[in-house]
Amino acid sequence: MLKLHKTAIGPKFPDFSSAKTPLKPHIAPPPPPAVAEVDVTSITNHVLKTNPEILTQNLPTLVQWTPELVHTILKRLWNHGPKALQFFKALDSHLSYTHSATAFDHAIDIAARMRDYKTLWALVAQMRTIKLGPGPKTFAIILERYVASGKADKAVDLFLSMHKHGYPQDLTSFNSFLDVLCKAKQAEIAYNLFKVFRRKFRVDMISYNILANGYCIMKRTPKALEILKEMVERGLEPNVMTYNIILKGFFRAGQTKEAWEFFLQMKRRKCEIDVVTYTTMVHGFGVAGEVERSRKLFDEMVGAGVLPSVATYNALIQVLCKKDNVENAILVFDEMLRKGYLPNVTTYNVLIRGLCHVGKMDRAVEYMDKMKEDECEPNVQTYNLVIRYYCDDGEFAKAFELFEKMGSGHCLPNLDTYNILISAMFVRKKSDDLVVAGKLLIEMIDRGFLPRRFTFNRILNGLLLTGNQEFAREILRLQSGSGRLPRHFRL
DNA sequence: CTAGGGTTAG
Repeated sequence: MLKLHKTAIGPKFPDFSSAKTPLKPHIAPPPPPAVAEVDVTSITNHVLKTNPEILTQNLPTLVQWTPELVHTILKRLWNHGPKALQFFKALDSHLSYTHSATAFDHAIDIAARMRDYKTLWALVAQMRTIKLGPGPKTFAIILERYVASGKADKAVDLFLSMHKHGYPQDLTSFNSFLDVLCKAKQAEIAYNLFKVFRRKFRVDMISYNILANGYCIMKRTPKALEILKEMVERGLEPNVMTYNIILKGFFRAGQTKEAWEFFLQMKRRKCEIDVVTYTTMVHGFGVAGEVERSRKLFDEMVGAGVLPSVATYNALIQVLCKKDNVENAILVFDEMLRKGYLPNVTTYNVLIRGLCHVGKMDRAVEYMDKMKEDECEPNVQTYNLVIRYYCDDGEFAKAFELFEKMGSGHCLPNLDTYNILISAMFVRKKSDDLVVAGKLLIEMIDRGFLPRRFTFNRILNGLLLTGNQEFAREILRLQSGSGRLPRHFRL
């Protein structure tokens, strides 16, 4: 496999071992998936269609449970939170198998995502009882979920009280928390925290990079540069990542001119320029509409001794899809295969989106089938985007065909899937469609997704206007009578 | 689960 890659790329650039470029074993295909693969799907389906009480009885003896298997199943049930937790609880009574700390973390993550904080803390307590944790990972998950659901202040409180749970805060956990805040566009909160604790945790370059990135995410490159200035003044040297963060920041803020200047300066100052730098450039200029410049940079990097990665190809393919021509994108896709790269889900999604966008739905679906014979399966994003385009085209039957496929397979629909389909049910202004929308609404709640009030009202109004008073009342009961909402939606 | 590059709509 290594050899194949070398000959494909040429011996001039032997340093690809560090690149995160998976090689495509064109000649020797990978071994087929293990038998366990089959089991996972059938177990998942069993869990999905069995009542909780019965599940508790028959699940423990169904197969030989291992932490890995449980982990896989929980991942599959990620978009069906209540079922995932039922599954988790059903194994509690098992005689020989006990959940691993990872499984607990996973379950806690699922409960947190459903904002079922009661279950969340019950799981934490259970973890503590059997002395499995909670560990730093557990806290990281809870902090992230709190921040993600707009409770940054609660997260800060929790972080500051972590030591009471026996987990000393260190630089690592501090940085990771700063990152969580920054990624949730709470750079200001992160920076305030940083200012208070910079001495206590002896903040490092990584802390500064995280903050700079946080401001870049908010398109505040001047503030990011300020942060870095402060870093240098305190005697910490920036590295490639620092520069890449700023470069990306310029593009994000639409400052392509500045990005170009910055890139030139990196070259002039002989800073290290790596594959991420180039990928950022190819993508940045491409989406800004400068396709030629984007291509030039792509060609330039090879001459500069920097190998493109799959991400670099993905960037170029996306650029060609969006600003040039899908057929040119396919040429690049083929080229990447010839060179021995293994396309990933993103590669396919970008290409499939490009095809859908120009109305070539059939070819899009062809690629969707093709990815299965490759090493990647279509994911929720793949399904969602094709479903979305089918709906845009008014091909509701085809959209629902894919939706059904998801429900039965190993890729359960998520919140976006439901929203896409529900929205689509309003375009024809047909009574039947609104009933379907109502059923989707009920299903999504059942699966642990909380629809927006807007969605509720929209469906209610639709049903009332089309003479579905009976069904509307049912939905209304679901919304107002919190007693009828699943447990995890109650206060 | 300690930082940076590809997917989400015009």
